[in-house]
Amino acid sequence: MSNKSNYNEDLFEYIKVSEDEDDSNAVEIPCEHDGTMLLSTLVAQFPGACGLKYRHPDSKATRGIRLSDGKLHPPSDAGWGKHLYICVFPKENKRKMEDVSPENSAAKTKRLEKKLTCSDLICLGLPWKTTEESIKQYFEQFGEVVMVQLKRDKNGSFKGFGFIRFATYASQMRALAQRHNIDGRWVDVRIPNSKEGVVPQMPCKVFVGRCTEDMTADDLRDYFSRFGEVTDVFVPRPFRAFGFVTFLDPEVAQSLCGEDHVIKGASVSVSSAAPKIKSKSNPNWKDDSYGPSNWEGGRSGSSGSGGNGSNNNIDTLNMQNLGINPNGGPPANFNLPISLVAAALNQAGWGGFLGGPGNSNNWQGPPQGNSGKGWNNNQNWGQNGPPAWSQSSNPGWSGSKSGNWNQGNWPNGQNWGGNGGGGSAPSGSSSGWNNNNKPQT
DNA sequence: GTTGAGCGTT
Repeated sequence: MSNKSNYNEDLFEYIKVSEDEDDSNAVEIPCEHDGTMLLSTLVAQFPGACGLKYRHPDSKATRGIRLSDGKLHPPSDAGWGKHLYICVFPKENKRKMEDVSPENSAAKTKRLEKKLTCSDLICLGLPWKTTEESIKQYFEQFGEVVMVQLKRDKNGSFKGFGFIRFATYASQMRALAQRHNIDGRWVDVRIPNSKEGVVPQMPCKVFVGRCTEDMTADDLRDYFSRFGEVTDVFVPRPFRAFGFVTFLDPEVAQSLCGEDHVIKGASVSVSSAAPKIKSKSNPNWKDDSYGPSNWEGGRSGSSGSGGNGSNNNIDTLNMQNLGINPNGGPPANFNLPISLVAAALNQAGWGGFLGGPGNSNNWQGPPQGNSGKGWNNNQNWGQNGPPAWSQSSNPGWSGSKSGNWNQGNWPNGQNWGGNGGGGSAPSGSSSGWNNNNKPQT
């Protein structure tokens, strides 16, 4: 923006951003070459942030920074100037003074992360041959594993389940966000019942209305990734003029609701996906309540998004998976719990299919974007989803049964994508995932 | 020796 003569001398212009007006906590954040700052860049430093403001030296009032298309625009043609910019967080993000406090912000964040995030996770349906070592090795692909407990009876024989704990919330979320095939068995990883708290459910998924037919899932992902890590995108096919984008961080999702965005030259409306959670006693959600017309966002999505009741299982299923995502996010320093949401998701037997491999149109490799935020650098999956099963080479994939990702062997014998299902998860019984673990024994 | 929904001190 504008003509800053020395603008290109440095690689990036940095502006000071703080969580509050105490600039001792400030972080210098790089702008883009056009003078804007990507919201995603900001979020990388201040997870959950949804904007910027600064105190105007004359008026003494705080002024908001313009945000459009994921870019924060400098307050004037003169650029960002020397102001201290202050992060704006969603109101619901109860980032109060006691949370921001005097002490080192980073340290604080760490502490918060620890407190809010990591929970033991129960692993159900482990292969009999599982050992502490093997299970640890398997889950280390999601991050550091700090605890493994396999449950055994008095005789010492393995009971088929156990608990693990990750070092970081991000790792935990990664593990919760997908299903796990270990030695040909679908292993359920969930927040233990004992850890469920009463938690506000925070949808990670947004409804994107007024999509045009040329908008692919990739397009939506590419676009929305600037706001935060996108864990899933769903675009119904045949074309239905809407889509869903799921973020790892529910705050990001929330912050986008109500906004219009321009993608591929068309204005789309982002609104709350607002899925209704059905109790687990009633697994038949797909028969009611879902589909655009039942979404808060459906209305604004208006033309073209009217749900035709007949084909709503796609949306429905995806919703169950992702609408209420294992809430989570980047090393979180927002006040959100994980338990219920993730638990709800997992307990429906869905474990989330974010990592849906193979021909799923949901999986596009690890979250893109710069920093590799939240994803370990060491054991990524590359562009093709989870590691191919191999008898020997892949940690955690030892053993020998069928049902590996590459073969597309989903529990119900239904594959994702490729069949007009729009890449949806297998339909059918929502409890179907767990009941088809046959390979073993 | 077997098994396959569940919820943790051993």
